[in-house]
Amino acid sequence: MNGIGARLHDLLRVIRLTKQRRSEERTAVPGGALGMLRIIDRLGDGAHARELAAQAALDPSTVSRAVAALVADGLVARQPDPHDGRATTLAVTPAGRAALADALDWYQRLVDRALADWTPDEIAAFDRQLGRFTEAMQDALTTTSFTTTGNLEVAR
Amino acid sequence: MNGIGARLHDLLRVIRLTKQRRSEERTAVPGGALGMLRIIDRLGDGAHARELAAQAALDPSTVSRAVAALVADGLVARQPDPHDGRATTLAVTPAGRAALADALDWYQRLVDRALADWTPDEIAAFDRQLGRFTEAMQDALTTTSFTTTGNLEVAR
DNA sequence: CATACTAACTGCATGATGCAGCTATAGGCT
DNA sequence: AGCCTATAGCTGCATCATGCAGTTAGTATG
Repeated sequence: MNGIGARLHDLLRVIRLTKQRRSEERTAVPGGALGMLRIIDRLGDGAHARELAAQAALDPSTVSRAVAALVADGLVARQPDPHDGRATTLAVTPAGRAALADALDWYQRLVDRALADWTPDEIAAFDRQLGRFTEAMQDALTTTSFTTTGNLEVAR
Repeated sequence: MNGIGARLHDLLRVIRLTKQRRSEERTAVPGGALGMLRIIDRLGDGAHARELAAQAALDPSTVSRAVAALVADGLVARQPDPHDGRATTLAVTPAGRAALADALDWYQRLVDRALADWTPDEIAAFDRQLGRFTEAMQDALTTTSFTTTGNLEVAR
């Protein structure tokens, strides 16, 4: 039987609990918008909303609302794109950077506590495995088509 | 910086996509109820809803609704508990077992495809580390208290 | 210029979740 | 027995994340 599937199920449970814990404790950025903030920060100033949608694999409407919330909270600044009248460019504000650092720090400390008795090698190995697995799943998702009978089929 | 946090973020994205893929393709058990079904199955016949809530770390109301959906779909049978007039016992029906097997199989195949070029040792190691990490996170969550200033503190 | 495309937003729906409140039963204590 | 508290489960209401469809405005291509 699939151990990995069950493991992921359990992992999702603790992740849900973790997010709940955080949202209880802090007047934080709304959960979904935090990931968005992280991506905007990673993309650097001048990012477009559509790039966010692509990066996060989310619907543009979801991105639009999340960005609107971030802008309302003063964490992200929206500027009209000088080269494209339809688009706006996004930039993380100093307040946004602080909020992001704060949030990441919160998670960081929790993970650090969880991994307190792991060796650096174990942590590095797990990090690698996790990344490799995610990539593998992504590939499997994109290269696999799904028939109407519910069977999986490799795309050719 | 926290590699693990970013990895988890990415992992959550592909998991979301995976669930979407599945719900597109199949007239399946509603997502949240699938996990419930799995737990009912694991607990064996005669399980109580409150045990589900405890196992899944979900609110009893959430469990109640999910179970109601499963019963409506004929995947779970509800019987009054002979020893406790307030409670009902739950049992997975043959149809429920089939639906569960079907769903698990779907995920299994996808994961198998993703891990196609992993060695058995690598898979086993990842499985182990994943379980260990989840447990560690759970411990960190339960043994850590949270102050109003947002700092983490180890419970004593 | 006219048509097709694209960036972003908004309206509406869905699903998962929690909290508060309700009902009925159980258990303990006097 | 009679009462008070705890518990099992359900339902109403709210929130959040998300998607799809439709709209508006600007771009690009013939």
